[in-house]
Amino acid sequence: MTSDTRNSRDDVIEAAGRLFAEHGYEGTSMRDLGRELGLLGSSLYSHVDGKQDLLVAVVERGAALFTASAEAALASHVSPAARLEALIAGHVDVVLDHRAEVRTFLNEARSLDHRHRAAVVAARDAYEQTFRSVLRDGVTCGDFEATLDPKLAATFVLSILNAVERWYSEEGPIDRTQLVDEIARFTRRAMQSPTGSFAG
Amino acid sequence: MTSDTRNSRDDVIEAAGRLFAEHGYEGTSMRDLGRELGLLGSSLYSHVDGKQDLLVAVVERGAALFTASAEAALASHVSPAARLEALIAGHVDVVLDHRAEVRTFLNEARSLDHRHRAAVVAARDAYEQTFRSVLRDGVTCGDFEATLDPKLAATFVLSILNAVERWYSEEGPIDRTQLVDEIARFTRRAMQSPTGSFAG
DNA sequence: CCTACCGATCGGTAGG
DNA sequence: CCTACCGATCGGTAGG
Repeated sequence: MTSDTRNSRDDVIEAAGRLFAEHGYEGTSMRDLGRELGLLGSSLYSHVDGKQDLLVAVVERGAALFTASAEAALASHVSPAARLEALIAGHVDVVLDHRAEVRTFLNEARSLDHRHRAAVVAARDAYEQTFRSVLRDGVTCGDFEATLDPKLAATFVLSILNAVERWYSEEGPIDRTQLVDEIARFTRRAMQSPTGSFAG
Repeated sequence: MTSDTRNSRDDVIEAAGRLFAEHGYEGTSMRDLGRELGLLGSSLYSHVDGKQDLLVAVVERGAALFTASAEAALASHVSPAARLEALIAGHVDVVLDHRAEVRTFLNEARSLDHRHRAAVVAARDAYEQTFRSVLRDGVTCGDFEATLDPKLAATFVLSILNAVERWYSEEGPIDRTQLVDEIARFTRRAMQSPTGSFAG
């Protein structure tokens, strides 16, 4: 059995993610976090250097999850259309399996110091570049329509994906597979070339 | 000439919107807001009842802007496809002309007390219902494909629209008209029926 | 709109 | 991980 009286640094980071996601970084005090873990606020400083340190740790987890998801999607698929669907499915999985870290990553980066905020922006840019590349390749090979702007289209797809965290409920009317299919279908229709629509 | 030594309640609310949008409600102190207006934090209480009162005022402005935009869009257009484009153009205008209120409306509602948060949720729901109705009418009249789920499609369109605030810059490569056209085009392609694509 | 102030809470430290 | 505490800042008030 695992101990229920001692907290690891990981426990602290995970709880911090939950509170940051729900109340925001500024809306969460070290005493709030201590209470969540059954200890005093001052006791947290044996696990972490400070509050900012916690935000950095949570946000880095979020960034790593998206990066790993994108790499896996590219590794398992070759055609741009298939890669895009894998990117979509991977993104939805990351969002729904790690909601707290994702919410913090997406919404609380402004509370980071300049250096770490720059790192988050860089991670987000790299992830977006993956989407753009896939869309660009799709235009080249004919999966997507020739006039598609890969940059703008990537922004639109990511807008839909990042918003999932805001409205989707696993108890809701559609399950995760349906959600992925609906997003994939919507974006595919928006981007695919007329010929491609008969090839699927 | 307008006075530059006295602030109205409107000035206070507007400045609050800017700071809430940039640093969040919890990340903004009454002293921060006073400094922004050239007075002390304690002096704000002659204009407003308290900090929460300010958030309510800012968020209500955001809600009213979207409501008015939707009404105008429906009043000036009859066909579902035209109404959707008007809704998109109106939404983009609201976001870009009132960025602070919109950001606060979209991102800071969690800091409202239960009653006012419920009012925000209701306003958002009503606004979303407008989109759903238009999409439903579009399916009925043949503007949009028959298998379209108006509920999900409305969520996707609004995801793209609400994200604009996060990435678009008026100094960027595309101007506002192009932005509206690109969003309208992307969503139209995703939703329109094959016959409708030749009727446009 | 300022002066002067309140109690509460903040992030964090020293020492065990 | 707790006790005991620090200076700073918080939202807000009384009185002018």
